[in-house]
Amino acid sequence: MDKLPKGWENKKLIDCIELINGRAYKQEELLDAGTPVLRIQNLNGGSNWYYSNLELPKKNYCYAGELLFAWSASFGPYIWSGEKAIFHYHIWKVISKQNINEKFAYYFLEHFTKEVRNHTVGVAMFHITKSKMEQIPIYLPPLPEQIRIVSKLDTLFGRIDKSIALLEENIKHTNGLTASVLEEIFVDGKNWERQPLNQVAKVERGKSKHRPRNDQKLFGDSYPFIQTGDVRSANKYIDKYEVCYSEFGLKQSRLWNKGTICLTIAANIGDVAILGFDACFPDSVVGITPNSMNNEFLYYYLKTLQLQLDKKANSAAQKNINLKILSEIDVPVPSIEIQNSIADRFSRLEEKQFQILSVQQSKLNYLKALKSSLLDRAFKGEL
DNA sequence: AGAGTGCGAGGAGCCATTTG
DNA sequence: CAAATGGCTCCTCGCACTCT
Repeated sequence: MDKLPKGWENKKLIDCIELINGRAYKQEELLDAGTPVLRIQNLNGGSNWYYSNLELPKKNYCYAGELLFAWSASFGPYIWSGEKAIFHYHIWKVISKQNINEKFAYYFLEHFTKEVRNHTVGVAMFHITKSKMEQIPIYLPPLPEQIRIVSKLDTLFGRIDKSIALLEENIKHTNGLTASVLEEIFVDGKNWERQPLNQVAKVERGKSKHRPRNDQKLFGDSYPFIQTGDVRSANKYIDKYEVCYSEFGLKQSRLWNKGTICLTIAANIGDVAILGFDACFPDSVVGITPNSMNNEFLYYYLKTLQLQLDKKANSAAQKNINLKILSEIDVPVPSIEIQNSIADRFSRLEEKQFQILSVQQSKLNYLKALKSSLLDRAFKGEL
């Protein structure tokens, strides 16, 4: 900053806060009962607690309302809201000195967290050291101004957080929207003729015979190889792949045509997507090729099936689907004109959904950026 | 349908070195 | 000399399959 606002002082963190490191426990000191030992994972919402029966100096305990900062692996300030606890190593208790408001310190640390990685040490595991932390510069306004800034941030963040929660709710809703429209379409189509899936389409399992599965001979750069995860993460069309089979790989597998409907029957049960290119896949994926049906219409119907499977899975012990069950599923077969029009209308609806989602997502990103820039401005004295 | 596997990221243990 | 600190190494956990 070129020029400090009037009354603000150029300080370092060491001038306004004191950092007290937590106690490092040995495994055998951690028990099932006693005073809770607060570790970083507990600050992040983890429910796996350790306890201790050691009598420790007063400084090792923290109480509700006190400010903590995680300085290893994951970083950030927390206002502790639980009962009396012993805070573990890799957590500092932050004690505010006379010249800083505690909530102001909290907001500053939140602001600082986004650039903390510029100050860390370590190769695999990142830490910020106490000595580095203490040298972090802070522009410190007089106390009344700090209190004004804090109350302004409290108000603004309160509103923004409300909007963020609302948007996240909306995004969830939008995600479910097309699914419920789909369900309606196929419920309304009750009077359509129905035929078993293996009558209207070829239903065949993928192939990958060779063992071990990770044999280097199998791989090369010729034939895309799709796994269940690729089907799950696809957005209607599978348009990217991680791995390719070699000629040898192809020989023990099978190449499916672009446009084949892929349905997963292992691990992620019932995920559906359409191949965007010729590819191989293992037998945890079933390839479905309609005889004369509209490919997208069948795809959409199979998508509703996934919802049904998910619903059943909630009450039953575990999802279960095999080739036989799948082959015998009744598929609604309206006239080809109706199929075409539904597939056409629905894919336009889906496109609309993608658009809405991307607008909502960018609003969400905007709000998060807004919070960050508000903090920026607050600590430059521009709020 | 449950057990097993591989993997990567996050999290904790621990000890040599530094500090007071 | 004890306590605090820095930071390297190893462990754990959860996910996403994968096997039996």
